[in-house]
Amino acid sequence: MTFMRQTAKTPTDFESRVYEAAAKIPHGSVTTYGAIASAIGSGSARAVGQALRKNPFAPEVPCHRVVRSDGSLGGFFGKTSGAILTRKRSLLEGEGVCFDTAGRVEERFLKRKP
DNA sequence: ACCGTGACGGCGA
DNA sequence: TTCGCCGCCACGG
Repeated sequence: MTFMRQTAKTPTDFESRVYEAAAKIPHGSVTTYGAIASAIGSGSARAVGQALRKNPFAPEVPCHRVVRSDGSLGGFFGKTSGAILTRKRSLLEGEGVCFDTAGRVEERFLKRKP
């Protein structure tokens, strides 16, 4: 992958798969940590989150299109709350993604089971 | 090699 | 429906 340039440290095998899976998410749609986990054959959505947590390839890897299973935002740039999340939401809205009154992405934009 | 940490998720209360 | 507890598993100290 072109975005796999050398920066800080060499991604592990697992991390590379996470980034590649995330890179496939089409503009205007959203997926979940769990969906990526099963897509790359891991039973842990949490482990996926950990890989994205220090995503060295932003914005080539659109990690803002990865949210929680319940539709809530999850984290962004290492934070799980705060203004940075507003940023994440803005990016998604800019791609046409809509949110409900509870601040969760509407079901129709989620690609859970590929 | 062991242990704590975490951008998660399912389930019971 | 929301909240808390616990299982998950890769990473770094």
